[in-house]
Amino acid sequence: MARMSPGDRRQAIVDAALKVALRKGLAATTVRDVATEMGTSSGLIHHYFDSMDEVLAAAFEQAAGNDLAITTAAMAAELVAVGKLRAFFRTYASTDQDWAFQLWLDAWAEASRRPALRRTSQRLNVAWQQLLATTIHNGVADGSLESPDPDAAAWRIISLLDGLSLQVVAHRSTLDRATVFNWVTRTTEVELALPTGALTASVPV
Amino acid sequence: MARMSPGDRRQAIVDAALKVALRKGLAATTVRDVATEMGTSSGLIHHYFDSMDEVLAAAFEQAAGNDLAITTAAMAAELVAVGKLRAFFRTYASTDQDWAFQLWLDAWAEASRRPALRRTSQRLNVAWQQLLATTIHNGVADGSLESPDPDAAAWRIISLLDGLSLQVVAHRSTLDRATVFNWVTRTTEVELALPTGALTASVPV
DNA sequence: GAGCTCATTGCGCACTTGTCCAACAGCCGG
DNA sequence: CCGGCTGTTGGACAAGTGCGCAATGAGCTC
Repeated sequence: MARMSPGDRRQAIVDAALKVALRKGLAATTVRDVATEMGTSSGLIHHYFDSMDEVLAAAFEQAAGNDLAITTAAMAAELVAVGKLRAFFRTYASTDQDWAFQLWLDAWAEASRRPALRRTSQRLNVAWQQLLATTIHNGVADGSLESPDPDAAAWRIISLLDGLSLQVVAHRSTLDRATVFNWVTRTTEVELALPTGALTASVPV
Repeated sequence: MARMSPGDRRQAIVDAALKVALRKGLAATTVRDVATEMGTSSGLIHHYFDSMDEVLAAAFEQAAGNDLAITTAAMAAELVAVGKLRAFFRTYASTDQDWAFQLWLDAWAEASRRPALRRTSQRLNVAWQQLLATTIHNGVADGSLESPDPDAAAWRIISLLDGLSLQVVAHRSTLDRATVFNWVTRTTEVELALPTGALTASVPV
């Protein structure tokens, strides 16, 4: 394979790893898979990463971090708290497809066995929660919504979303995505003392 | 190893598999691990199970089914709906230790790659939800609690519990168990129109 | 006590895993 | 034009994986 600058090559490895991970799952992604995906040798991966654990952590960070950036941008474009929340659910619904959520599922399960992956997963999870927490906090400050504990409210909303998504992804048939988002937006409205339907404009088709 | 009746041996394999799975995680449990745990040969496992997938599914069923039975019994001992709910949270708090929940995490993630495990996991998940759903339904019928859709309410409570537990188990430090149960019981009270504190007697120490 | 069934063995097979490393090749400074 | 740096190769490596199967022998039936 053609020679590449260290930065580019490192990025190419992460891209390839993510591509494979989205197809086979994080846990099932191997060094050789990544090498084959890029059309290079397997030894090259270890020239840039100390262990496979770190490759997977970087790939996961790429995917989850990207989604987080998109959602953050969409929320920043909105002026008021309710608008930001609506943007949150809208982007979450569009970007977080089933196969993307499977990545999170793998990351959570593998976290106990892969230190680098655990650190990354935890960091990104907290980032998602804080995105919601600050929005709620600001909304409370300007009086547009009510919450005795914005931090706790954010954890509850995120966790409900995760728990319900889990049902959709792990067992294909139990619930469906539309139901999940209906329930989560409605629960959020109750949690933050918003009028019924305040967030439902964002429910996906 | 001493000869054993087919039924006993099968059970012994499941027991051993579960023992290993609780120590290493479901996904990391191998045929040889199970054989070594029992002090027998690896070939024996394949004499009783067609594939490792089925061994893991049986082991998971053993653990999750047992917890389910305990909770079901505890709830049956209570007469009114609120009492049953209190029993639900009480047993969930005591039986579902961190290492047990890691089993669920593994099962959900592995479900996409192991058919037998997926079927088992789905079945048990629905069983847990129904346990709660029927209780809520009965509570609505006798007027002790309110819910426009008991089935949906059960899914929300279970999912919130799963989503929050996930944070405790996957990332050791983000939240703690006591917080999780406080939040879930409080959310349940709101969901079912119960007075504040109706369920808090069951919050673990 | 003979015969036979079948639980159990122990190893082999084919394959995969992450990691390592000697050798190679292309580019850059001299 | 040449020497060395370094990105890259490709295979070796040991340790694993699930699974299959011929051989064994304990315990049952007759």
